[in-house]
Amino acid sequence: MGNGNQRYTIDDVAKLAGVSKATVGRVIGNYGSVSEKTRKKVMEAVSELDYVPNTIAQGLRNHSTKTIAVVLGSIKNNYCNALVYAIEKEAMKRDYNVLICNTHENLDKEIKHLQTIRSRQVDGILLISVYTVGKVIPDKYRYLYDSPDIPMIFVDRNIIGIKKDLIESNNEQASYEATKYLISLGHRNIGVIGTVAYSTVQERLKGYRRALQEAGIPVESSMIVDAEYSENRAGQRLAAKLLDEHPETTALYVLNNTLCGTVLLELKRRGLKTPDDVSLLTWDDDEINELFDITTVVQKVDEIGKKAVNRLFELMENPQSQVYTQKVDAQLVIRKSCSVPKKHAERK
Amino acid sequence: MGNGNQRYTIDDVAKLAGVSKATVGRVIGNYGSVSEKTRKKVMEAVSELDYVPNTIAQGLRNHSTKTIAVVLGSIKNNYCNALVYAIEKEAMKRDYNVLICNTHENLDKEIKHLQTIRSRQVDGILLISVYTVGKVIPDKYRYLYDSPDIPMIFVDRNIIGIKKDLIESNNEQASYEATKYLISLGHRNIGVIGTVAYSTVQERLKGYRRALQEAGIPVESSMIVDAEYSENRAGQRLAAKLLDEHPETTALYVLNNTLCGTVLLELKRRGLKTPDDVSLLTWDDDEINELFDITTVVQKVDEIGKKAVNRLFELMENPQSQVYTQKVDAQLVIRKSCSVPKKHAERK
DNA sequence: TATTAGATTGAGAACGTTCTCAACTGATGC
DNA sequence: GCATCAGTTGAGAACGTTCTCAATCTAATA
Repeated sequence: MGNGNQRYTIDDVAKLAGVSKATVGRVIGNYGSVSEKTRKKVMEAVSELDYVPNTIAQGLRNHSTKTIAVVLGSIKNNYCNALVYAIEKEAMKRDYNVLICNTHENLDKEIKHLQTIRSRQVDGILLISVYTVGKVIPDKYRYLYDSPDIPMIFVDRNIIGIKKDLIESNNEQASYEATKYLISLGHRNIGVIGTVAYSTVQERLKGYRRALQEAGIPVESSMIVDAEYSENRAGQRLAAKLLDEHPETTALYVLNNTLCGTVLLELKRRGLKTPDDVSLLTWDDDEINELFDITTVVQKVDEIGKKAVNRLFELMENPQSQVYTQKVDAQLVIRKSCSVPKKHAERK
Repeated sequence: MGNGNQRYTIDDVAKLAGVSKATVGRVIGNYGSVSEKTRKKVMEAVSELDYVPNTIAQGLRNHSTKTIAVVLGSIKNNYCNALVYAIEKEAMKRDYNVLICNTHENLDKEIKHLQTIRSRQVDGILLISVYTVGKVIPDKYRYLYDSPDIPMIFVDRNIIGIKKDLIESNNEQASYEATKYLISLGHRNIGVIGTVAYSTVQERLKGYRRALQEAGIPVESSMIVDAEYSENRAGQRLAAKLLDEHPETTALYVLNNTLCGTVLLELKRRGLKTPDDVSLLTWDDDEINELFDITTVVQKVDEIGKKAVNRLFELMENPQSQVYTQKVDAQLVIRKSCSVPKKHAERK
């Protein structure tokens, strides 16, 4: 009686059932034709031994490991882990497992990971790349990004110059609408805080500019302040900078969720309340946002994850498939951190 | 010139170098003896083709997949993703990759995952089990938990009745100290909110009781309220219950971080401020805790992750190794959410 | 009864690696 | 000149699966 303690092989099953391993293969693989009597014998042997095929051996033979890899900055990031959650859920439906690779937003680590997971023969890769706008991939490693032998899809972040499928939020449009919302409340001096190097943030900035221009408000570049990814409490420093250098600021528009927490800290330090003293609008939902009633552009992370996995499987089936970008609508969730600007209201 | 587009095999390298694959194996595996001349030829062929061994084939041959699996409730949980972060970092140092399995705190999914990762021949398993105190593992699946063929370690949560290594915080002691701290401030009516079914929470409750008893304060069982894992906003409901049924409550002690956010929400709803109206002490650090200046028992997640991986590798090398439990100190980080109770202060 | 189509079955190759074993090479000592 | 030895090398088995191909069996037909 098998209790899982030993790992049995297909040969053990064959011997116990008194057939060849080819026949066992037919029964468990459910192909070819097997007589009812034999099938039953085999099934009994299988459950007797608790036999489960060795996925590694299958992988070698089938050139498929039933594994997808997710390469991302850090699983500690809320957006990322929500994405991985959705991805893993979707992958499991197809009996796939998910390998996690943190790059710590570091180019070398991203490359290292991409190399390892290649040699591991993963069936597909979902990449939230650290390659930011302006950075160039060394020729030596370019194959990691553009070779077609392993299906790969970019999620959330694009790499300019590499033609791959991309799944992302409709950053430009959602940002345009968020900005328009602020403008509609009466804000004309909207300070922007974000990590500009990310392709997503660039898109969000485009939307911001479009909304301002449409409203006839000049875009003041010194009101857009840039954060480095690695900087600790960047949000705090930048909010301070913005509020010091531009006391006319009536609204803060934060383009990365990671920055928002310490922006709040700075507001608290200055005794500024939202929305009375300053309006606040940020990207990506979070428990904090709910608790603080912060108006937020919420990305549909579940949908992005689901779409990414679906597309990856399409690509695995048909690698020649035409490259394209899918945009998922992000939604402005209005809470209570934005209102008519005080100065504006007074002026009236 | 290899550009990674094709996957070359050891035979390709052998052919190019004009030697046998055995010799190539000797060179890249760095064993046996090879003449300098041959070694050079092989090295050249390797880099010419950008040859990287197929990990799957190695896995089949070596009975080692260079993979560990982490089975946990949900990667969206802050404690869990911080743990996975630490685990992955540590695993990478040893050229191991990490498979993520979310159980959604669901028994069936945990079993399903354990089965799959077994057939995948992972080299080791780190399990944050959903098996809570009182639940019994069906005999049929017991082998998934106690069979010695794959090294497995429990992290954070113990399963009573299964003898496995366990890495956890010193829950009882840290909780004892946290409670003592509240008592030292003058609190005698400390309401406790937690998901009692978890082994960790049970330990924390023990520490709480010990501190009360030591101070001669009777333990009022109706001041300990229990949350179900799956309940939405359980923290809010339970805080409300506690404050309604026990208006004498001067401090809330929250044993699970997941509950704390909505506890805050309820305090906000009632217009209660910490620490003036009520003191608040919680487990597990979080950006919220920092922002709200909440006094917190902080677990050393990095250390737990590191210890877990180290121990797992020990076990992989020596499966007979004696089972034992490692406790990692959790630390009380005092911020500003606890003070002398108002009523108490007034009474004086 | 002989023939044949179709159903059923097993032997064995292949996937890409590691590593044992045996064989070969030169050089040294007698 | 021959035996010995260390250093070097290659053939091929093994890991556990899938699946092709050919062989065997069954039953139905002429």
